[in-house]
Amino acid sequence: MYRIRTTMARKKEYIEAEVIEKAMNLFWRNGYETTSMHMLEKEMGINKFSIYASFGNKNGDFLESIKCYKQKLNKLILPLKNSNEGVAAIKQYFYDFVEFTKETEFGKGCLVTNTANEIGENGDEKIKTELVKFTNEVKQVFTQKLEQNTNLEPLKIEEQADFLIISMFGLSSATRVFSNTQLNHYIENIFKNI
Amino acid sequence: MYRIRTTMARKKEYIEAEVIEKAMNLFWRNGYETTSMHMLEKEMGINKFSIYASFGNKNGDFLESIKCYKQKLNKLILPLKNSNEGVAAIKQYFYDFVEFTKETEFGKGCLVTNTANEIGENGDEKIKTELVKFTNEVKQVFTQKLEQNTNLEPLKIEEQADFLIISMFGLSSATRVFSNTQLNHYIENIFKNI
DNA sequence: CCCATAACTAAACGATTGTTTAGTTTTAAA
DNA sequence: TTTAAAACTAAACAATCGTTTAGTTATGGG
Repeated sequence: MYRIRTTMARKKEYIEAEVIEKAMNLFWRNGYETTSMHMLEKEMGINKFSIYASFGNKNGDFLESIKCYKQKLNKLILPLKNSNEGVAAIKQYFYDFVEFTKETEFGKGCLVTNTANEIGENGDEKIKTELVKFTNEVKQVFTQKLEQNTNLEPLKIEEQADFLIISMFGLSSATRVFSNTQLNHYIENIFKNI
Repeated sequence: MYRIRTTMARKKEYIEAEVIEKAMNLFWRNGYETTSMHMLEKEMGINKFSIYASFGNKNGDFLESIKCYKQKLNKLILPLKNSNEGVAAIKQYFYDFVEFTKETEFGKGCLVTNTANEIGENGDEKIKTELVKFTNEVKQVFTQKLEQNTNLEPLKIEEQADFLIISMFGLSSATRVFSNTQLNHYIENIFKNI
């Protein structure tokens, strides 16, 4: 005969939101495969056991890192959503994003884009779904801004949204390789005639 | 006291150029890290020992694969070099490249770009050097074509070459994720006002 | 026909991967 | 104070990584 225990027993010595942000930064810098559980232990400052207790496994740890990344990126996305300056706001977002990825001379890219580049056909389905969802969300925001420039027909808006989301995808990767000057040339040319 | 032997002893049962092309295709599809020696054995059709005998190690095998990839890509680069149609030839190269990467619905990207996306700060120096060299070579060709449109000032040519090489870099990654229609919209917009 | 040698097969190497498990410590309700 | 449960530490797990090595087979000049 058991009685239900409502005790908390021992307290957690870490805050999940805090350690997952550290994990996120490690994944962002290193990618999924290259980041080992041992590295996560050190970076997150907790034992493997605790990682598994809190997030299930490496994959769960990563999925939670993506959520954290999205929140961080929202600091750039929300101003874009709320702006009514149309394409000019998108251009600003491009520049903000480059700043967002910069650590030293070269950037870390975008965690989502980095993962999309790394993952293959046999990659985890949950992760792949998350990547597609993210891309569609951003494209949706671009579309809204393009619609603010009322002189555009719907078909052209769709085409330009494709152009912009792929340009953004490319920019994310490019921050890891190209210099600030080159990235500026890139962005300026994208928006030169849009 | 030794005498010099000029005998061939046993013959190789494979042609290095042939097996390295198979390795190249595997690296192209899967990336460097995800491709294991075991997979290379099966794909190349030869024993690990033979891979090490011919190419030193996994890294050597990969570097040789990049050489092989460059040769394959030359089928697209050479017509571009020899053309005198300026920007129009570059645009054609973009479309040719998409075709070049297509296997089924989505593309494999560019082996060089895939590697650039995968590799981190601690990546092999020989590989990183090879990637930079390749990028500079392509940019140089773009610059030549831009110079054929004589109405452009040198400074603008440099800026547009940056724009185009990053656009190409982005396109390479994008073939792995976006549909043909979206890629077409992307390319059309790149060259709309250049 | 020898036989030195290169190319083969297959097993084993140590290191590292992600994950689990056994044992100890801390917690707070009873 | 006792005690069940949660959170910790640390060791071990099987699997796989890239690489090496021991032993066998095939080659062709002497």
